[in-house]
Amino acid sequence: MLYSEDMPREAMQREAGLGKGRPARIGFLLSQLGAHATELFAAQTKELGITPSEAGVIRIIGRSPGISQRELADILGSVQSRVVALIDRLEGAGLVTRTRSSADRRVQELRLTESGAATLKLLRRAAEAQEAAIVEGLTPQQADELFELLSALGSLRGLDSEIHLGYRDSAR
Amino acid sequence: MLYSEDMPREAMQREAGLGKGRPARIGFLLSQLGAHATELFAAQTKELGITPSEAGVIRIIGRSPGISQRELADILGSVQSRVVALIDRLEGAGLVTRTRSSADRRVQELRLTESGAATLKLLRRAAEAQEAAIVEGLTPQQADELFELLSALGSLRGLDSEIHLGYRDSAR
DNA sequence: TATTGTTATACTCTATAACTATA
DNA sequence: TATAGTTATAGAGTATAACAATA
Repeated sequence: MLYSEDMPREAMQREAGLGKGRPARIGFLLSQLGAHATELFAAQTKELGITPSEAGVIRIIGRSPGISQRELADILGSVQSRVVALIDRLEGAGLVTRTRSSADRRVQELRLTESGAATLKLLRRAAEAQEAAIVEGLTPQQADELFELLSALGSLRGLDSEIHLGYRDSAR
Repeated sequence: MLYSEDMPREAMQREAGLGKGRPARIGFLLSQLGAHATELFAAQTKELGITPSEAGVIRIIGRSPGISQRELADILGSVQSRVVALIDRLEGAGLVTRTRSSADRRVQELRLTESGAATLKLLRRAAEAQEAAIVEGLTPQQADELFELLSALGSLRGLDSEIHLGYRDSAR
């Protein structure tokens, strides 16, 4: 639940001093729709037997075969011990392999198995299906417009266009 | 992390079969921006010494003084034991009171203390400030447009315009 | 000494189930 | 019997700190 789930529209409008016909609810809508999109995607990864976090790891490894656990932790904005647990799980599920680097034997090189690569394909297909479901009901022009506005907002906020760090506990 | 944090734009575009100049990234952007909005709000509630969940509870009680814990649980889509913990915390912080109902002595009637009502005001002010921060950089026309498009999406998805259920574990 | 990875541990959030008091 | 609330407990997720192997 978030910050305006129960606030009457009139009250927000009045208190925000907007009164121009648009209530102060963009933040709320973003938060609500974002959570919804996140849940939809989570439901899809669940069918593949993985969590959204694990899906993110699979994509990163798919893009950078041989990446080390340390590098992965940096990209995720997480700690090494968390990565150990994530990879333990994915290795156990037969989706990822660990190989000691011959150049530096401290390093574990991460790669997708054949099954992991197949899962990555399914993840991409799921993302496409979700995109279609989200814009369903909007005209193509509206969808383009929405995309432009959200992109602009993202750039303004300084968010990386490729990386989504997710919902951190530290923020709560 | 979510479903396209590392997927190259070209790949998504190609695989989604869009190819009309717009990559299939609205779902990702919504999720990313939603998480960002959520984090910003969480940082603000933290300064008030409460979590976003507790902020939601304060708003609901402020809107419905005398509400029971059972009713609150229903609104939150949560269970009674969770509400017990939430109210324990807010009561301990002096923001909420429990009073046994004289009509049905099983029921605890929840109300904001003076301090709780003050916190609610601060929460509303924080929401206004965040709204301003979010649309900062957009023209008023763009902000209006964005609001309309997000509202349309919300109606389409059948989301309640007043209630945001948040990020459930069940979805992960 | 510094770094990669691992293990042990603890804390937060939230759910389930058993229980108490009241209806 | 049914319901409101409470307590006990457990699981998931993630963080910190100590440690081992390697550089």
